[in-house]
Amino acid sequence: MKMTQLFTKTSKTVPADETSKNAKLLIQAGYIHKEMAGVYDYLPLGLRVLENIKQIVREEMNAVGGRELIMSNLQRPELWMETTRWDDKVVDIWFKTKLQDQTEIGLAWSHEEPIMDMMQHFVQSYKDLPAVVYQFQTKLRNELRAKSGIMRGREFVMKDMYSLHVSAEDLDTYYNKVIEAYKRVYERLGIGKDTYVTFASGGAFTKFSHEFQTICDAGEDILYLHREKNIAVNEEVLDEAVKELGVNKDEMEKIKSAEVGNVFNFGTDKSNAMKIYFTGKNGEQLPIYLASYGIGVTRVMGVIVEKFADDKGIVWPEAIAPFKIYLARLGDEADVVKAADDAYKRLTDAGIEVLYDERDARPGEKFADADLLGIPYRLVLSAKTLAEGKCELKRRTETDTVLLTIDEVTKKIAVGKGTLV
RNA sequence: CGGGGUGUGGCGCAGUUGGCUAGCGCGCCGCGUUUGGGACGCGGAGGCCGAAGGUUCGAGUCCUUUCACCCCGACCA
Repeated sequence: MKMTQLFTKTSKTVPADETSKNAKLLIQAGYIHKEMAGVYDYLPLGLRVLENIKQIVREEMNAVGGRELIMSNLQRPELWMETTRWDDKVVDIWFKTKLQDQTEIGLAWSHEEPIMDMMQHFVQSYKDLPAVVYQFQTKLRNELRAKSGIMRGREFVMKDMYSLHVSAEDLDTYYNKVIEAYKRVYERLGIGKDTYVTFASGGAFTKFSHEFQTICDAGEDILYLHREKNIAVNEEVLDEAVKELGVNKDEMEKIKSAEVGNVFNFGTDKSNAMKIYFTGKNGEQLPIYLASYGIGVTRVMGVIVEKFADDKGIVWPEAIAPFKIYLARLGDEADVVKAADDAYKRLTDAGIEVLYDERDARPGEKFADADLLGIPYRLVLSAKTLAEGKCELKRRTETDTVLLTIDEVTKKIAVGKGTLV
């Protein structure tokens, strides 16, 4: 994409009404725009990052047999009444509204009940199980207080997956498969090393649920980590978990973290509460075992900004960066323009995503923007580099530059990871 | 929802004890000079000061109400 075709622009000043690093940088760089407290628009650059994250999640969910769909945002109260969760005293984050005929409806903060209800139209027999569905959906939650930029909004994108099973054993086996899939997701997103499967409060059916917690100063959770045994426990269940797991609390490290995912075993609770059953081999009516699996897509984006940004701006992991290369053209001499246009075309034709800065701006401004935007590679084409028939490549995270031909750049970037020099 | 703070062009800010056509920087428009780490000169456009009410000869400055935003707390993916 050409810079002049992008309507957003960067700002020299930091928004005054944000304190979180992620919101400051994402707004300053033009990735997002704030509508109101806890509600943000995702602009073209932000959308590209979001879609990259979603694609990684999508691939891994598909790999464990998930079927993608999309549920509605408007929901019927009756479904939630069956599990008592329509009650504002039980769930205090509902956005509720009315149809013109005064029928009350809810705006989706979760899809557990609607998913169960929808699935019963297709799952009547043990032959229909297991069944696994997932979606990327905008959840609306009437939080008392929004904070931490896009890490805790009133409107956010979440991947939620649900698996339905004939038995506890079948559910457990699949549940563990999803945990492994989640590990791959965070690994691919670039936060694998700092993300831990964590014991957390579990509800009625199991003692614990599992959260995926990423070490992050801006996070809201406290993690107790036993590095040797690779055990992580959410502070909220610390005493219980320590007893259960037989670890010594004193050997655990206390760390701030952000919850980037959660897997939860409902057992037969939902099925029984909603009176949704399947027919077993002997014709008997049996309850369905349900588990749910969430990943906060927009939150992950915020966490990644928080973790990797430096004093110059955002630093995107390559896997989710909106573009691979920031191509800066310095100067407007005819031969430089031609060479830069040509470089843009050849890189793009090679399948490399390039943000081409062909603005009539000074070098310093372009370099500053390249840093702020956090594109993994910066490629400079100027009279100086052109004199040698080359261009200058630099990683966002390094200061070393290297002169290469476009062919060499194409090879290097296409192959990926290798070192520059 | 409790406590604290802030609302002045697109962004960041200044506006003394109430006083004249409401300023500054960035950004924006025009012309010219510039071009390897956010250039410079000249000339422009753009705000009725969050909103409503009140006090006053006079309100961005004072009073009342209200809305929004931020932070801390409680709650939460």
